Amino acid sequence: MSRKGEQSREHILGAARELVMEKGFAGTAIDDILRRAGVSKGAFFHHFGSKAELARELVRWHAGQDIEMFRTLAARAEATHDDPYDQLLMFLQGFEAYISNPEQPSRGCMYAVYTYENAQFDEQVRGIVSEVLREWTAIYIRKFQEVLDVHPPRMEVSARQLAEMIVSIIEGALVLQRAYGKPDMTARQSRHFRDYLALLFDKPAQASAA
Amino acid sequence: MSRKGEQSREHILGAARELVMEKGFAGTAIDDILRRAGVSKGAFFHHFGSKAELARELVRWHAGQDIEMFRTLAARAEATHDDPYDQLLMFLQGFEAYISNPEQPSRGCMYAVYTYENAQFDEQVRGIVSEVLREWTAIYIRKFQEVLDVHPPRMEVSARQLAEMIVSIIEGALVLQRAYGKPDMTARQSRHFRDYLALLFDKPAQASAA
DNA sequence: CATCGAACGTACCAATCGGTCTGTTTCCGG
DNA sequence: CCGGAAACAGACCGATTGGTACGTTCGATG
Repeated sequence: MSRKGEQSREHILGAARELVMEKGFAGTAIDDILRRAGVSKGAFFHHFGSKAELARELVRWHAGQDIEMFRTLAARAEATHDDPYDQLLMFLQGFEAYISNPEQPSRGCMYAVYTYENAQFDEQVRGIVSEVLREWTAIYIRKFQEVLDVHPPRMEVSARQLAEMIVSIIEGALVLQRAYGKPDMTARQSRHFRDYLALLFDKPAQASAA
Repeated sequence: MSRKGEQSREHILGAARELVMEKGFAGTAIDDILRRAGVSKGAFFHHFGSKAELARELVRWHAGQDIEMFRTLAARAEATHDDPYDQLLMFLQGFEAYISNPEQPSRGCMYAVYTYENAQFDEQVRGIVSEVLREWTAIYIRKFQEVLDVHPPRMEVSARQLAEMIVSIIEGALVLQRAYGKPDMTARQSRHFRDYLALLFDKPAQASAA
């Protein structure tokens, strides 16, 4: 088995992840990645045919990570609660824990990086990015629809509106978190959104939970 | 008067604005800017000492624009309404019109670009970015505090929470707007936030306005 | 009209960029 | 223990990069 090879590949992807999150994609030179990963240029181009391919693999890696996180949190929430509203709350709490606690400092959203460097990437990469974001929204839409089917909201809202709102809030909070170094911004914004939901669906405050 | 000179400078800044918003800062070569602006390299380095200085001037330009927009909208809102709540709503509506209608397609937030390419810039640039964002938040905090002083909210919220939420929403909506090409995303998110405020402060829906 | 500095235009430069080439090492099945 | 492929290492390359040097044009002022 290519144990060592796989390891190098991971090192490269890891270093690239960090550096792209620090300096952007175009701002990150391959040599930077080599230095941080401790591998040679030969190793890099053995695993990735070009910088563009690295971009694709990077975004695929993130997409995979996020899908897994979503699935895990959703499964846990659905196993614990029957009411879709409670499931949603638990899901959001799980997300807050994920984004706050386990400190690998994921100091931003890679899709936002890619989005703001749009013209650097080929159609394939742009497709993946927009698809992941759409998928997030779609998942939220389904869940919010379930909630709306059971709980009458205090004002007229669509599942799409709510879904796009939470995704926007998270994306924006990640920008602010970075821009003025408040590491808890994202979790706080998520919490505030939960408060909004409590108001919207006329639920008790239900302060903290585990 | 340096009429012609000032004009070249503006062309350079304009082209840089567009290109940086398309490809990011590191991804934009000075030669790209020259081509789009239709000026020579000599002209560029006459007006800007370096690419880093262009970065500073660019962010200063945006800061100036935004301050002006904020002031204009705020003044109009305060001249029209006495109640801080009504002022806030009108301000947000004004923002929605600004971001939607007058089509110079400002397809994103320059501060987010800078934020996600952080390590490219010197302390000065980073300082300006975080200060502008802080200032936005501060303005909203003051206004929300005025609202909270007059109108009791249906649940416990701080002016800071609400202020950070609207800024997050706008920032995030700009990301999404770009990522999957929905040009009305930002205005829609702002509108939804206004709905939230209506619910929070127990105000009638007040559907549309002018 | 002379002059001087602002406002260029353009050839050029060293450094860095993404990428290639040619080896060498490492690993693993037979 | 052998052979071949995978996994490197590192010198090298042309293009591009940010930046400079230096000459020219232009517009106001005396």
